[in-house]
Amino acid sequence: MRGNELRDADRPLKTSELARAAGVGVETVRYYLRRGLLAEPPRAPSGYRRFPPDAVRRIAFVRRTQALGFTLDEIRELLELRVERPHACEAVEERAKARIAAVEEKLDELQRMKRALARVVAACEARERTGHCPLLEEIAPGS
Amino acid sequence: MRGNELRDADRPLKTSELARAAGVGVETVRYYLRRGLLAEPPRAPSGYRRFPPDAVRRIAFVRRTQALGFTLDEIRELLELRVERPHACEAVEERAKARIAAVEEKLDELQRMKRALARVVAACEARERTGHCPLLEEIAPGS
DNA sequence: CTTGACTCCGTACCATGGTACGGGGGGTAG
DNA sequence: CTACCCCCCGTACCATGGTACGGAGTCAAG
Repeated sequence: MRGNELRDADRPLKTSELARAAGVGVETVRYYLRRGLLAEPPRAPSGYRRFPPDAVRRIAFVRRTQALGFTLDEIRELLELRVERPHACEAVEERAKARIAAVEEKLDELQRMKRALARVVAACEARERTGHCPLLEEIAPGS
Repeated sequence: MRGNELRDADRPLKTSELARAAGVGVETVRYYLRRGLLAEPPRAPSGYRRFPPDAVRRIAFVRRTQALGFTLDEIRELLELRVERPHACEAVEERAKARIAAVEEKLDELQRMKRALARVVAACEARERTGHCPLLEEIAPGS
């Protein structure tokens, strides 16, 4: 027996199995298919979808990236960034560079926000009164 | 003349002036008022709102923070984080610390994403074929 | 004192990112 | 064969974050 049957890690997943493994609802999987974030998988004769197991990671990527303020359309573009045909290289490289710039901006802002939050904590610990919001000062500096 | 009239930087702003200065629509300002992101300002006898000039920075903060994946409700809470009454300190400190943890997670993810994007660029420049998506590997590492 | 641009307000509409619903068929255990 | 649960699909609904609309009042220029 053990040998010609599919190992667990390679076994194709039904929609609900994928959904459960990725921690999202079945309807979300179908939605991501419609939005092109997930490729339509092959079907069983019954019509049931048979997802490759790495679709789980793809969904995880979507969720985490969403939490960073990217839209589903931007995430789809990120997922399409791969070097498959050398002739597409310049376009891919350009988009990747644009994304890096966007990411660096976000990193900057988050760092500022973190510093500002740390100041709130420090003020708390010192039992200071700070009538103004330190976050504002940090993130949207002096007019 | 010059002396008892309001200096430009202190002159209260009408809704549309605030909107223009902050780079948003008039309706967005009204929406932020409804959502509690902006305090209702005093009114002129005509009923027109007279916004303090620093409302511009407050809106800028909202927009930038939104781009980092925070919801308007979370942003409202961030804006309320200030140490006004010492007795509220523990609560404020706790929320600030929770926010810092969330921010640090986002920083981590962004850094991973940046490294992955840099690899895409490197692959482009080397004219490599990478059939798999380096972003996926980086952000949602091996199952 | 009219005209035109701007203010007010409430309400309705829109796009994004899901979430739920309902009717019909598949798959498997009793 | 009959339950029962899961899958399919299309469509409708929902919350968030705006955006637009319409009727009435304000204000400054001509």
